[in-house]
Amino acid sequence: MKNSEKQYSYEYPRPALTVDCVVFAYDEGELRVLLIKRGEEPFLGAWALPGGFVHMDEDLDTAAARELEEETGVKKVFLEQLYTFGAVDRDPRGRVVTVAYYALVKLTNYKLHASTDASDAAWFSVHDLPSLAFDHQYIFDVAFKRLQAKITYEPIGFELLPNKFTLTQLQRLYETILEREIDKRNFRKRLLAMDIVEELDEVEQDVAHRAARLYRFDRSSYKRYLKEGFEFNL
Amino acid sequence: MKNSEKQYSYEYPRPALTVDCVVFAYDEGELRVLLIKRGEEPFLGAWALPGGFVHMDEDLDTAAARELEEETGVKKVFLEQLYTFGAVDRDPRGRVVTVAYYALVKLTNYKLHASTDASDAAWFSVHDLPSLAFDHQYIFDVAFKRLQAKITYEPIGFELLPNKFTLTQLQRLYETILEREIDKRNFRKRLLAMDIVEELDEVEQDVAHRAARLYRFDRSSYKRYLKEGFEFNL
DNA sequence: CTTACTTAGTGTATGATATACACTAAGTAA
DNA sequence: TTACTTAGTGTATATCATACACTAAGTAAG
Repeated sequence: MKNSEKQYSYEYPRPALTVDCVVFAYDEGELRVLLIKRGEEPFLGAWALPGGFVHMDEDLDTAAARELEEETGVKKVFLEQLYTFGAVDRDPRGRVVTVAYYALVKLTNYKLHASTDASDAAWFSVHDLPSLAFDHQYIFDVAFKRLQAKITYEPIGFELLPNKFTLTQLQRLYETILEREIDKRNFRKRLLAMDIVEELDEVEQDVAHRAARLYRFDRSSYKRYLKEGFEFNL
Repeated sequence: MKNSEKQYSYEYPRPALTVDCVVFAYDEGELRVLLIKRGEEPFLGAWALPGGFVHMDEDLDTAAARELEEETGVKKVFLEQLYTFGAVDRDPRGRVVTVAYYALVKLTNYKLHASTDASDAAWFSVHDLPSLAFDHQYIFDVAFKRLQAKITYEPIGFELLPNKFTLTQLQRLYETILEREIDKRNFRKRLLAMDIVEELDEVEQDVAHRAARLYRFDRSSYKRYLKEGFEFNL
């Protein structure tokens, strides 16, 4: 039964397979998500996660990266598989299974791009999302929870900041994502104890007060840190 | 481009979509996985994860549960989505994307079943796996790492034990999965501090030494524990 | 019935880590 | 020169993790 089924299943009807991306960016104390406005039915005019069909000759990761670039101009960013959503009725047009990804982008690199290249793309605060097409609100919820969990045990927060950042910026990022305040001295103590950020001989520019020192995430130090059996934890 | 593509993509060729299950069980100090012997090409005679095609009218979770029951007789068990594997060349017959799940079963309930109902199914020690079909070894590796990680922060270990168990059995389970020894007193201290297991008025039977007290995982206490803001941690 | 054997069951002291908390330093702007 | 804003720093205390060893209870064999 099971084996014969397997043999002939290639002629069975197949669900359509898509990828969708929850793209996060951090902008001055706010966490944002990139959405595109739908140009057709169903959900014409509604906002949706960028995404599209998986081609026969590309991996899932490749498909997600391609769709993201085609629809929003965003490329070469942190992109990780989130979960696969396959409820039978999630798309009114028929059976569509979607492999969802989440991406973290440095907004400085894409602020212009998203608004020029794709006039139907826009950044929304995660606390002020419009009504979303399909089950995209649910996908977003899963992505946001994953981000909150993962930022505490993997150094992915750096993906949302410029290469050079101040410790206060990093702390604000954590406070924004985790939605709670963090003690300044304890935060810095824990971060510096890991020895995975490099202190630069530079300070921030154009601020109307004492300028803060800039730091850079040091990926090779992080790998060494992991090898020694420690784990990232903030 | 992107939108028009979406509109017409339903006529594009579609990857086949399957589910595969990594089924774990714990048997007297050994962690085991349930495999089935393939009855056709490719990989005829090789061992593989149980799985099969997703039907058009069933959710992914449903498909995984159905395939598991059809191929191995295992049903109503802990079953959770693991990851979706979609490398272009992972199946020599063509493009097949698989949504992998992992399951945790109480072996006592299925020991007979798997060997009678499906003569091509067998339990293997995770440390002595045969060569697996397709990319199933890789899928297994991902599943095992997930299990190791998740057992420390979610109370899923209980899914692998009988409803009534001794604290030593639970400790051995953790030692087996995490592949390291754990201090007896500290383990019990941490576990009991969470107040999520119920001490029963029963002891184990038919042992040639002092009988250990039996306990039961108390799911409602666990939920209360979570609501109070604590987190499972062993 | 006594002894040997096996596993159950328990507490404490020490070190490590997390937390709570407040002032001085440096720069800009008026 | 003064007011304002943010940067940058240390310590004391509480909490938690770890290391560690003996007595209790039952079975089995002589």
